[in-house]
Amino acid sequence: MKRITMQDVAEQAGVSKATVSHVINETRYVEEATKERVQDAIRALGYRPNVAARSLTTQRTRVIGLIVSDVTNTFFGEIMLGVEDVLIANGYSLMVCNTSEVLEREAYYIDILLRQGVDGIIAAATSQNWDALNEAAKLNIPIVMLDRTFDNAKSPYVGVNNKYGAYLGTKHLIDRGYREIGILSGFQRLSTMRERLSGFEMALSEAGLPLRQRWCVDSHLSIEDGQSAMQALMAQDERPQAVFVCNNLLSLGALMGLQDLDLRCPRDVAIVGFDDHPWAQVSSPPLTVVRQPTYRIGETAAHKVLQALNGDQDDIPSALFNCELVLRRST
Amino acid sequence: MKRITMQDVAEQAGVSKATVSHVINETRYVEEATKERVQDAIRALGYRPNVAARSLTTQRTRVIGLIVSDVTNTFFGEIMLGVEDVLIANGYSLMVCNTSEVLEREAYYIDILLRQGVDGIIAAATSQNWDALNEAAKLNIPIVMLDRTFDNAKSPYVGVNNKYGAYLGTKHLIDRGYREIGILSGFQRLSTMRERLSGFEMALSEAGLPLRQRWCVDSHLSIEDGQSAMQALMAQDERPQAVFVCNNLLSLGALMGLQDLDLRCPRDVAIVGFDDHPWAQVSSPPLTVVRQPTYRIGETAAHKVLQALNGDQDDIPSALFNCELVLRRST
DNA sequence: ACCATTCCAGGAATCGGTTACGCAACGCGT
DNA sequence: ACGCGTTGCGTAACCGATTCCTGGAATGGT
Repeated sequence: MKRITMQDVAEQAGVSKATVSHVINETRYVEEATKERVQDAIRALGYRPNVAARSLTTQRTRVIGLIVSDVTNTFFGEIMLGVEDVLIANGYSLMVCNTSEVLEREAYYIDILLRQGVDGIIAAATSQNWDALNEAAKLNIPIVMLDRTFDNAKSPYVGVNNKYGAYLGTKHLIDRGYREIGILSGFQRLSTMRERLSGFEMALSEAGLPLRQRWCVDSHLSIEDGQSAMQALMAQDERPQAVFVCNNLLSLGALMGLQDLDLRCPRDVAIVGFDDHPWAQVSSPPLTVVRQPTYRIGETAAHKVLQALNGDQDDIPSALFNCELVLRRST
Repeated sequence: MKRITMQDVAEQAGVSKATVSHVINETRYVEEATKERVQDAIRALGYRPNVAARSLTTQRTRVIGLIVSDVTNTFFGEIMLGVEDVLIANGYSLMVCNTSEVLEREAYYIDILLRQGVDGIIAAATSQNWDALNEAAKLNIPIVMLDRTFDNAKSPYVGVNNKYGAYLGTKHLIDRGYREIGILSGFQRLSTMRERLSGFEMALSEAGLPLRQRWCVDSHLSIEDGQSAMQALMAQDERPQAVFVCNNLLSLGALMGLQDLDLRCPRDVAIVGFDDHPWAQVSSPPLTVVRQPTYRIGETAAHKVLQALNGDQDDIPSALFNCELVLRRST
């Protein structure tokens, strides 16, 4: 079936393409009667504008690229939801890319997004510097950093106060009487993880507790890695009494690791996780966690790109949300 | 900064636009020396083709729309992953839409996807008939139904044998000695849910067990609804000894509902869930579930759209995977 | 009645690619 | 030396919108 173009609508309504365009976009005054003839023609023909043609002239696609590192993680799922709701409400669409924390894949996706001509990029970057995003920056495409950022990032960042969050979680352990506390952390190349480690250290030193390197484990960000890391941690002859876990996948892995070793939480070891998860309420035991406002982070990130696109402000400020300690039974 | 176009590359290499295009797409023979000059120019200028312009002439965008009902659900997350991996490997990109099971939103998104000119659509449709997808079908855009389908659907469907899966789960309960079995199901407008209910019924009738309507609860597909539905189910004076739960969100809700009522699983009531979930291994108790091969479903769906686009076959067959019973401790 | 505005709308160039068509140059056989 | 087939590449039309420039008709003022 032949596609219906603006020309068809114009003929049907007895006007020129220009007029049709102006009716659709409300870009200049059109007499009421004419406008209605055009709108009737649009309806009658079932006309649907071709965005490729439009973006060719306007040089804008009204598409935003979203780069996340793990679409299967509910954490990013909720962020996507927030981003999408805001974008759709503003007439934008979303192109989602999943990097699985692989650097090459991130660079590859950025190239794809630029070819697609996205108007902006929201990225939970896995890279640790500006290299991958540089091309986009050079093209003056607004970028919003999500969840992670890096030193000298020239773009606004939307996330939480990770240091404080980790401090909160660790302090809670200390307040509960635990003295021998370890940490299960992820890629130190991610700012998020570095900040959480530093919050952990802050809480320990504030309480005058020593930082035991052997209880500080750095693992990959996956369930399996969390599982084996936890096993390794608990296989030592001197075990921590409590562990602060820096991410929800790691928390799940940690619980599984304990299960494998037949250790009970919190009897044998207490756990505080970072990131809440619906299932954390029914896990064995229900997990005490530091919760981030994921949906709002997504919304906010989307708002920031839109702001940048509207040029309301030259310099979009970053947004840092606060974390919240959710007490459950693992501590 | 001025965008670099094919014309710029052509001038730099001392050839015509046509030649540049042919070098890029390998659409006609170009002498080795010329080809290299062009490629050098592309590299030197950092040229990146403009997909909007390209799709304007080719009438293809190399973008596929993916409609899911809940991006925060790991089930769909894994499907997305499968879809994305296949599409990217074939030079396609993904546009993701989340309907939250809202019919209007689905129709709205389909319209958006069509304006974007996507080449194909993969949809976990929330609608129960062809209405919403009809426009797409009329435009000859290949559609692949995911997870759900409906009667008279003209498109291939990728999913699992839900009836058999539910039968398997229910039969397991019966084999374990449970006789009073209820079911916690979702929207009956979804084929998936109807099939699961029917598999449940089949297992009961095969075992000569009665179907008790009061133990058949139909709820919305959310954690909260699962929670209250489970509470309602267990608040009856005559309670089932076991419940088959038709979806992972409902399973989580069910566990929460039991927790609220201070009931223990499987002592007070056994549970078999549909859909596995990483956290189901550490829940209290670890859940026995019917597992679907989510990633493969996604991959397969993507392959089917690509097949349709390549016109390899006129009629793409549906693909039904088998479910697998994963025994854990809730039964 | 005539000129100056104002009101509406059309014509045509343009965005950045793809591709049908055509042409020049070259080699080869006779 | 001529004709013919082949090789390699350029010219220009076209995809479907947006938008600048322009112009005719209607209105109003004197």
